[in-house]
Amino acid sequence: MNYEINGNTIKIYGANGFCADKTFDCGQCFRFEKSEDGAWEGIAFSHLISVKEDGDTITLSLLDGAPADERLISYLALDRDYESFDRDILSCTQGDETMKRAIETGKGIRIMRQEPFETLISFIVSQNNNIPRIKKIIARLCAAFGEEIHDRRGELVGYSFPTAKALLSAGGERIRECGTGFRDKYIYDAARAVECGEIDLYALREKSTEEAIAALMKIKGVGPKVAACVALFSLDCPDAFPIDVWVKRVMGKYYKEDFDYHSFGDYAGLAQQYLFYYERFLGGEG
DNA sequence: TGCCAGGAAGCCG
DNA sequence: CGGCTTCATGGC
Repeated sequence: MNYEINGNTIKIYGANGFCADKTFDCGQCFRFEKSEDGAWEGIAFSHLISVKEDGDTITLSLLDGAPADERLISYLALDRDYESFDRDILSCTQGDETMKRAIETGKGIRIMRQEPFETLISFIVSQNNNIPRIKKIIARLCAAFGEEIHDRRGELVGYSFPTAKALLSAGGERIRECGTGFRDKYIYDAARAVECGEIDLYALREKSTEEAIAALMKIKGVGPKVAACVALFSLDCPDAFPIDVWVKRVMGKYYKEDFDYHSFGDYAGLAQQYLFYYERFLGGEG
């Protein structure tokens, strides 16, 4: 992989099979949509970002005109060697035909390195909810409490994800008006814990997976599944293994009752994502 | 209509 | 600890 930066654009050559469709559509992020010209557009780091795939070349552009930097490469995990991760999973699961098929099907998925606070709030919203509605609620939270983002012509193109401070000063009542239902108090408590320094999300990137998950679960409304999602999708914990209804389904279908996900190895979270994609989008028939 | 959605808290035995 | 109920909301 190498790259070149030119103003608000960064081109990455030799991205080793990165697949934008799978990466943005596999349920790990809720703010990217495919535009008419085939590029994926979404907001991260308070910038409107476009991700265009052209063979083995990936073009990342900041459509709001901000200068591009390496942070975007890290955001999409384009600097990681996924072939070696896949080999590691396969060596841990020798002869596992289901995992082989899941990897083959999900090839090109990258576990993103999203912003921890956005990931935390997003997966609190996700509990007992479905993906289309999760996206709607998050979009409303951003429009209500985020900052406006404009393209180079000055047109409003979206909103940044709200800060903890913004959610805190909004209050539970106005959070609820975004359609969060009973999760309003959880979102508020998470914002409070972050804003008052009770939890330092970025510091958790330096901790072990177990420590990070334990710290996250101190927040009201954050259980094992949400904590594992935050750890996996934003805190550099590739062994975090979120267990949701889809994974339960695929595990119940292909694995024994007493199966321990730790046997998937150091990249169990990537294995989980392959299984999720395999079951959810292809019903395990791919 | 009832059921489910990338769950977790509260309560009960 | 393990199991059950409840929690808003919308789409089907």
